Amino acid sequence: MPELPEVEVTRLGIEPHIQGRTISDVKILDGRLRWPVPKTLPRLLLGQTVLAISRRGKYLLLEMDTGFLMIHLGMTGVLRVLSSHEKWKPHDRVVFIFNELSLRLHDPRKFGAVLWHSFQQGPIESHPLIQKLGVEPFSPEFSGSNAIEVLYKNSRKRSIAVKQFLLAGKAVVGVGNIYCSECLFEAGIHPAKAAGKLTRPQCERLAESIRAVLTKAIQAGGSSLKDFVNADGDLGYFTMKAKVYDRAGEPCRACKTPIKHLVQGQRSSYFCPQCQKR
DNA sequence: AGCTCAACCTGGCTGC
DNA sequence: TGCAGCCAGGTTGAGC
Repeated sequence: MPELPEVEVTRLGIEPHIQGRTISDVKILDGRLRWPVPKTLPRLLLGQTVLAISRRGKYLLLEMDTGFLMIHLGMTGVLRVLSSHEKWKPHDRVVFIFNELSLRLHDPRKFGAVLWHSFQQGPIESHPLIQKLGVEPFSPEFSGSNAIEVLYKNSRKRSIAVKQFLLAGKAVVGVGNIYCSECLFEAGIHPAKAAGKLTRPQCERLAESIRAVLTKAIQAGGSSLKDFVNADGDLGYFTMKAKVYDRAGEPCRACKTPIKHLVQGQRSSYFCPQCQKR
């Protein structure tokens, strides 16, 4: 389920139930995720308290007594808070138990990750996976003229398509495949346009679109937060009506021109050939 | 350094 | 109905 909005909604959903609670056990049901889940995790985490839950890019960061528990949901990961009496289900991979409550990572495709970064290893920002991330879309570094410069400067001399440039997350994080198409549509920019050819005004429109689309998605997901505990279905995804994503052949909601599909970097892109210019 | 692409893994859908 | 083939929200790392 996870692009940045879904990860943020997950953070908001688990925080009130998990923050301040102490781990009584950890079950690694299948540790073969993106990277092996550290076998030492159960022993390491026993008795540790969740001090805070933050997010960097699509990583959830659970600050514990002696370090950070890093959780990435990959393509199909879902984190839920459930009663510890609930039986594991197929594709449940790791369960963090807080006495009567459990935090369960369900991830059919196993592209997710559960990693440990101790304080001794340095600040979390120095972690190799975190260090290379672009700026946060809702941070001061990505507001106003800062955002324009982030997009403009990072894209100079880049021949890569703007779609792939954004998806790479080296300039700004959190724009996944679905919202990337949506953002480019909102900004009126063709996904195949070379990143290096973006003008400053286009960078400005793009920055605005990114903030707006992600904000709207978080709000849409947030509306289902009350159901977070013991929720059965997917939370807050696709409650937002896509303008272009997965709408190939259907009329553009703005101009009625049929939406086009395109594969870029092994990923699907959707755009309106009339509204979006190179 | 930047670009492309295979790979990781499983399930669901389409079409023969 | 069965099965092969293709597709899927992410990201790394190899090779050029």
